[in-house]
Amino acid sequence: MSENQGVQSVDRALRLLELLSAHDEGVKLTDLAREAGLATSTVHRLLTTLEMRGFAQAEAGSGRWHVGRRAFEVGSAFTRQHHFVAPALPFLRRLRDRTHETANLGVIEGGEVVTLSQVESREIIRAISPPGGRAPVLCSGMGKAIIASWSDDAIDRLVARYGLRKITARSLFSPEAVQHEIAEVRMRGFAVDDEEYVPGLRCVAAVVWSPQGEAAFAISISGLATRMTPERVTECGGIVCELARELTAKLGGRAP
Amino acid sequence: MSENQGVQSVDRALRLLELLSAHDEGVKLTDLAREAGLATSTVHRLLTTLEMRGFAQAEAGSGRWHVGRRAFEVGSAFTRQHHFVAPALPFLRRLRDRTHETANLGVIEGGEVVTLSQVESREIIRAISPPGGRAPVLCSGMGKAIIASWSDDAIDRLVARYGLRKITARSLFSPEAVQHEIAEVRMRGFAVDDEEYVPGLRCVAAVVWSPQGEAAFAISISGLATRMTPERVTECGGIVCELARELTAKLGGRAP
DNA sequence: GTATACATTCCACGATACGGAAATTTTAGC
DNA sequence: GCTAAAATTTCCGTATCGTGGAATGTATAC
Repeated sequence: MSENQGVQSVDRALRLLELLSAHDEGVKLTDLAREAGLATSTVHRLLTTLEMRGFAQAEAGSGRWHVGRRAFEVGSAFTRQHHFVAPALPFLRRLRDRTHETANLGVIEGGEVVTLSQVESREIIRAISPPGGRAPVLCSGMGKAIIASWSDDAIDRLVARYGLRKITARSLFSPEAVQHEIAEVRMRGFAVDDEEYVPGLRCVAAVVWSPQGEAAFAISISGLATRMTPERVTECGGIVCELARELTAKLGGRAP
Repeated sequence: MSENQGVQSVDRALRLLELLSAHDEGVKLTDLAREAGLATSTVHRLLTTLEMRGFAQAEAGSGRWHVGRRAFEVGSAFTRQHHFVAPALPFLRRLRDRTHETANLGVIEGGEVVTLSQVESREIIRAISPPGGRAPVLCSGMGKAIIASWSDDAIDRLVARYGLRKITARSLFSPEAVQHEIAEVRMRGFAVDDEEYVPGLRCVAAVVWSPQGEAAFAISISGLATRMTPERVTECGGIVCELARELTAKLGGRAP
C-alpha cells in the first residue's frame, strides 16, 4: 500500500462508482476499464463486488453498468443529516413559483458547493446542477453567498487552498476580483453567478442563517442568461432574499 | 479471497457505508468496529480511505463518522436513471395537498420496494420510509400495487425466492393470504398496507404504467391508522388512482 | 460464417491489507 | 488538576488477498 493513499481496492471501487454516476445512460465494462485505467478482469471483479451489495447493477439485456439502489439508500443518509432540507422544500417551491425559475438549496463541502435539493421550473434546463451536483465555491452563486458571510482571512485561505478555476471566460480570475465580488455581495445582500460556471446560465443566491448566526446554507434560482437580464436579476435577488429571511425565521435562525 | 464473496476489503468498506447510513446522528469508530465485527485498526484504515474520496466524513469536534457528500452525489445518479422521478413530483405534491398525507413514489428492486421520492405532509411522521428507505414488497402498499399487475406465476416465484416476512401481527403470512390480497388489489384498483410493515401506519398505493403497459412504479400516501379509517382509505384510494392515471397519461404510459 | 469485441474465469506471484501491539490523544470521573 | 479508562492512530511482521495477463466463453458486426 503506497503511502497515504488508503486501501487500493477500496479506492478503485469508489472511483468506479464515481465514474458510473457520471454515466446516466450506463456504461460498458470495457469502456469503464479504459476510463479507469484498469484491467478488465480487475474492473469485473470490483464491479461484481459492488453489485453483490447493491451499489452497482448491470442492466439486463444491454449489460451496461449503473449505480445501484444501495448507493441511493446510503447517499440519502447524507441529506438526512441536514435536517433543514425537508422543511426548506416548501420555500424552494414558493421561490420557483414566484420566479418561474429552478430553485436550489446547497451547502459548502470542501472547496465546492453541493446541491442538496431542487425544485425545477416548467422548463427543464439540463445545464443546471442536479441534486448531488457540485460546483467550485467561487463559480457559484450559492458559494459566493455563503462565503460573503466569512471573514476576509477565511476567504483568503479558501482561495489559497483551492485556487481559482477559470471555467468560463467570466469566472473570477484573481484574488482582487474575488475581494471586489465579495464586497458587491455584501452590499447587495445576494450573490450572482454571472455565467461563471456555465455559459448562458445565471444564478441568484442568498444565505439562510443558523441559530448561531452562521450561514448554514444558501438558496438560489437559476435561469438562462437571455431571460435573466440585469433588471430581472435585481428583481429575483429581492425575492430570493425575502424567502431566505422567511426560511431563516422558520428554522429559528438569525442573521448576525 | 474466499469463493464468490468478491473483494474482501471492498465488501467491508461498503458494509461500513451501510452502517454509517443507519446512524443519522453519526457513530464513533470503536462502536462501528464492534458493529462490523472488525478490528479498530482495520475500520480506521477503511474509513480514512472512504474519507479520502468523500464518501465518509468525521465530524469536527465529536469525531463521529457520517456518510459523506460523494455518497450523496453518486447515489443521486440512481434517481436520475429513473427519468420519471422529476416529472412525477408535481403529482406527488397534488396528492399530498388533496389527502393531507405524506405522498411517496417507489419502485421494486430485488424483493424490496425502494422509496425514490417523497413529499411530506405538514405532520412529519418519522415511521414513514424516507427516500432511500426500503420495505419488503409484500408488506408495502406500493409493492403490492406493482405485483398485482404481474402474472400469478411471477408472484409465486417472488414469494418462493424472498419468502414472507412477518414483521407485524398483520403482515401477510401465507401464500394463500397473498393470493387473496392480490385479488383484492386487482378488484379495487389500489393496494393497502394495513399496518403490515409499521404498526399504526396505513398506506394506499396505485401503479403508474409505462408506455409498454407495464407497472413502472407506484405512488402512495401514508398516514396514521387512527386517521386512516376504512372510509378514508376508500376515499384516498380513489384520489391516488386518479393521480396515478393522470401521471400515466402525462408520461405517455398506458394501462394494459 | 468469420472476425472482432466484450465479458468472464483462471492462476502464479508479489504486494497489500490485516489485526495485534504500542503509542498517542481524548474523555470521564473525582 | 490529576489519573484512569477509553478511543483513536500508528506501526509492523506475516500470509492472504488482489492483481493483470492469458485463456476461455459469449455477443456483436459485417
